Amino acid sequence: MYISIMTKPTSHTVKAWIMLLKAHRTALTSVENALKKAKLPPLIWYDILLELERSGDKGLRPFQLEKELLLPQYGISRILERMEKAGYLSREMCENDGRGQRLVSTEAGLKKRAEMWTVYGPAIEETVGTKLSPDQSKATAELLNLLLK
Amino acid sequence: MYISIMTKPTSHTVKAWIMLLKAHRTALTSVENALKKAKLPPLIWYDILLELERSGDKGLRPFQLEKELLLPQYGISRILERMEKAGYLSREMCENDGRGQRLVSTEAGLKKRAEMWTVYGPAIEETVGTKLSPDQSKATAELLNLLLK
DNA sequence: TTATTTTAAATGCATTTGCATGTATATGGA
DNA sequence: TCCATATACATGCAAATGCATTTAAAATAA
Repeated sequence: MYISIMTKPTSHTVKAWIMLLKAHRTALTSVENALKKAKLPPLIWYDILLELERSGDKGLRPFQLEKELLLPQYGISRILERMEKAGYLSREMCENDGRGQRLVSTEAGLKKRAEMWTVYGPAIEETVGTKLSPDQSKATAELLNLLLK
Repeated sequence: MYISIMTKPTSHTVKAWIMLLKAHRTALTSVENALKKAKLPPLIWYDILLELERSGDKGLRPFQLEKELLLPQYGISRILERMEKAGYLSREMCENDGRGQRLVSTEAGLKKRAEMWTVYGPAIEETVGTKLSPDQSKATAELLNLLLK
């Protein structure tokens, strides 16, 4: 085990951190509210449906979703349970791994994702697109991407 | 009632949005984990203790915290309940408003906030400070601030 | 003044989350 | 081969959250 040397953050660092929290809370609340108002499922269902849609017939494993969406294992497990109950995905047998399952979007899942986008897309435009110019959006995405490294 | 015209977001807008979600989830998890590992209270307690500390003896009203921290009313109410039980704040009578209360940090609250900072500060440095230069942090803070307007 | 509406805060109940653990299969040695 | 360990996923239970509503005290209107 090694001891990492962690120093105090500078004021710019702290400001960036605080703005990350505030901007996220503000924007997320706004977008989630738009979905609720439209009686649509929560945001995370969209992300999952999109991932499944992209992976096509071969499906996706829960642990892959977990890594892609950065959610805890039990969180994914519970969400999938609800989504299956809602009829938006099916769990297929996994040939080369008896522990696992292949998640595939159903027809209803494809439809619901598309429907969600008609609200979600404009909500993103409303909360981000009208606040940042294209250049600013690009710069923001690039800067935030550095935080993932 | 008016109908707002909401168009589809551009790809840069969507990327900025997605990175906001990912960067936030990654950074927050990292910081919250640091606090948990140190057996310290959750982040939001820090924010509240800091606000109370800044407001001094005259205290702060719950609804002020609500606005400042962008949390729902019942969320604040429940958190305050736990923090009072933990001995970190006291509720004082509010002279000119019988419905309200003035929240004041206790000695234990002041101490705990300081203790949390010894973990929280370095965690911010670790998750943000080592990833962004001062200029980049400044730019990030300014861009994210635009999302609050 | 009294009645009405708005604001501050709490709370009952259902849903969701977090944590720890359980179950089952797979993998990598001895 | 057999055993130990690691990985994939589920789940029981406690805690936290979301939603709707309630209570009480302003503020405003009549």
